[in-house]
Amino acid sequence: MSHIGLEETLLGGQSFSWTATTESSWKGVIGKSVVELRLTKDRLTWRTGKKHPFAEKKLRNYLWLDPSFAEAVDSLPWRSDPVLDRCMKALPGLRILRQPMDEVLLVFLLSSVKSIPQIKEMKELVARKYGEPLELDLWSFPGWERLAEIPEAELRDLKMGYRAKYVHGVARQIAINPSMLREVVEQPYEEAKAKLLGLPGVGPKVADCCLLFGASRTNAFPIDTWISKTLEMHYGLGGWSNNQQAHFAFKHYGKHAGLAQQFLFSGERLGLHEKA
DNA sequence: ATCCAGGGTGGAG
DNA sequence: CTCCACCCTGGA
Repeated sequence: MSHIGLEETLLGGQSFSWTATTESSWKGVIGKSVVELRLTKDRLTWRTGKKHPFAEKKLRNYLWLDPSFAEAVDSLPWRSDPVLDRCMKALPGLRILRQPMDEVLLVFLLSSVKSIPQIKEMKELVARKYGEPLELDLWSFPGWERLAEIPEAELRDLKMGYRAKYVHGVARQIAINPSMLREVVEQPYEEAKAKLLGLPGVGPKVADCCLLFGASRTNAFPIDTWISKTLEMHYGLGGWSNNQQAHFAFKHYGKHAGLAQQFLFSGERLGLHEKA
């Protein structure tokens, strides 16, 4: 685990629950637990609040700290793909977090045409207003049952804009079918994705983000503007439709294409491919 | 001051 | 498949 790899994992746009507290420590909320991570000389340590403790076993799962991570990394085509290899070498230890599906769905519902700081702000406004206070300046995600009680207009005041309609609509659908998100996490990829696509404001990109970040489906390959740009600039896929690019991704990157996506996304974001 | 784009989606042509 | 409105905010 490298400093840049962990920093990108926590702050690079797959989670909006973490904040840097010092140069090498980060504080985040998982469910109702507050967790602080610290990385000193390649060694990861952590502590958790005592009111809502987060077990070590759960944290290891959240951070994908089991041998299947190394296997997934090795399965990527870095041997034959210099673009991917450059990203992987620059971001050692970058990984996919195993986050709670309900929170992931909210933040990516809010993500359309928004930057990372803006998404984080909207999420924090929701938590602050409707969530449970955990620490000074930290609140939990309120849950979809709570969000279902809130009028759309009230959500609009939280800087959501037209996304308020999506949040309200999704909350109502989940209220009608409370087991839906659990099913999405458990079902095979195709069925789960179809179920997510039935929700208002959830298109292919958001659905794949939910499956990748909230259900450990590392084959899910969300295609956003950054990835599309990478595929155009460095793989010669200019003019390809999103479907064509998705097909390429699955064939080229394999069953953990979503992990490749995260390396490429961060690489593009950090400008790794700018010519020196 | 205006203009524009920021991890898209839904609806129409 | 392509085009564009959708809300709002911050930076050029």
